[in-house]
Amino acid sequence: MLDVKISAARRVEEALLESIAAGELEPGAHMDEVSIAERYGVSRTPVREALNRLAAQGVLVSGKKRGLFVAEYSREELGQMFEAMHEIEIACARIASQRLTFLARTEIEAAQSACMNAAESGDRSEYLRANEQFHLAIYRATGNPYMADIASEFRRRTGPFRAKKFLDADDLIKSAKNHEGLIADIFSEDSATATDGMRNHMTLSFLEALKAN
Amino acid sequence: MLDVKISAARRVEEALLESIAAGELEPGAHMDEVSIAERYGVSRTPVREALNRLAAQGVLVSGKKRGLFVAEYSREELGQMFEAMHEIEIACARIASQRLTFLARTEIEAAQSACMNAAESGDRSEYLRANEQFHLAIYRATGNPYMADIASEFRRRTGPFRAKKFLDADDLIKSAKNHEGLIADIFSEDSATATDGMRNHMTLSFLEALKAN
DNA sequence: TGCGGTTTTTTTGTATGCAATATAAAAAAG
DNA sequence: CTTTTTTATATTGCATACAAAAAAACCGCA
Repeated sequence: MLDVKISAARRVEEALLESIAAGELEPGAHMDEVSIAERYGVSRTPVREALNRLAAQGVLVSGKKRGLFVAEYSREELGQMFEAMHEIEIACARIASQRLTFLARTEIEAAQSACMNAAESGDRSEYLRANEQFHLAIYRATGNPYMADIASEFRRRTGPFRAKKFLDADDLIKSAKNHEGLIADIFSEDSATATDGMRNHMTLSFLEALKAN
Repeated sequence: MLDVKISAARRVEEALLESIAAGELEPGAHMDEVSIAERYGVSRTPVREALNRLAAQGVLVSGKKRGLFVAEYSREELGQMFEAMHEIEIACARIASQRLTFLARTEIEAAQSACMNAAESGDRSEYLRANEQFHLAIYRATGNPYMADIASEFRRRTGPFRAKKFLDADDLIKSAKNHEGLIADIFSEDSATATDGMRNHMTLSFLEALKAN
């Protein structure tokens, strides 16, 4: 019942995304249709579909030469990407603070305690997942799936760069602690407070990401 | 020099997008690969590519039945989509006001005078184009292509619903006049003023779209 | 060696055919 | 007459083949 039939195209898409996020496929790498097809044991058709989808997500880009390449970002582009994420997250925080439901509140709190647990046990990859869920909970709290979608998309795209900043257990604890203030600001249900809270959080987060890249 | 070699897949994509925006393809319509292929005189392969790309843009969605369908929005979803666009445009206006370059200023002014011309001559489709350019100029003025991209994307998605509000020449003139205030607010180079200006503009725009849908 | 033009190779874009499967239609059971 | 089961049809997903275009390799010549 749980082995959902998944198309080859999707499988390839997921696998490539994973490879890119893990750094196996370096930025600027050329995505050759035939070699990918051979590697995953499928024909070029589903590979092309996967590549197109990844291109639409901005994970792949078309450079000067023909074909698609793993997107690579200059320091400036990275800054712009973070700025955009910044703006959207701030808007999400503000909207969420105005519409907070019991469900949303509970989800955010649950996600935060998962973060704390992961941080205290020093489980880096678990913390990354929990932190993701924490932010997703805030996005959902806006009650606006469109806002949530673009916020998630930027989070995915900046993921590889943000991940680098969590080096040891202390970083995790510090990050988790940081959430507390943000939660308080959003739960205050005051627009300005929520906005400032998220602005703080994101600026801090960006600063650390900058150091690591 | 202007007849850029364009792939069949892109041609089909553009054509379909146009058809949807023009309302020829109604929301909820099933996109049949073979009939589309026949209509445009190509094989199914480029059609599939076009459909995938449109699906990635949110123009097409996959419902319960198999295949892709023209996205249809409930009143609530429409509101959420406009809210998201609203937030992003406001952020763009604020950033633009802080970073205004001579080039950006000039582009915005040029776009606006094109709007006025189209409005005065009562050319509806030309006004739609010019208005598009006006907003794109503001997006570009942020200096942040990522912000500009998501703003453009929402503008595309809401396009069909906004277009309905321009019924006669008076609507065009009113809309164009409205730009003037917005421009002044952005050119003030004051964040709060620019934010409020865009908020006003978007709220008004949404109100009229609501009436027309 | 460096350069312009030509040829070869590689890679992408498109067409087509086949197999799998969801949906619709028809037939059988209740 | 309704519901279930079976059959048929339509449509998608994938593989393969071919055509076209671009990039790379090649070659003569200065």
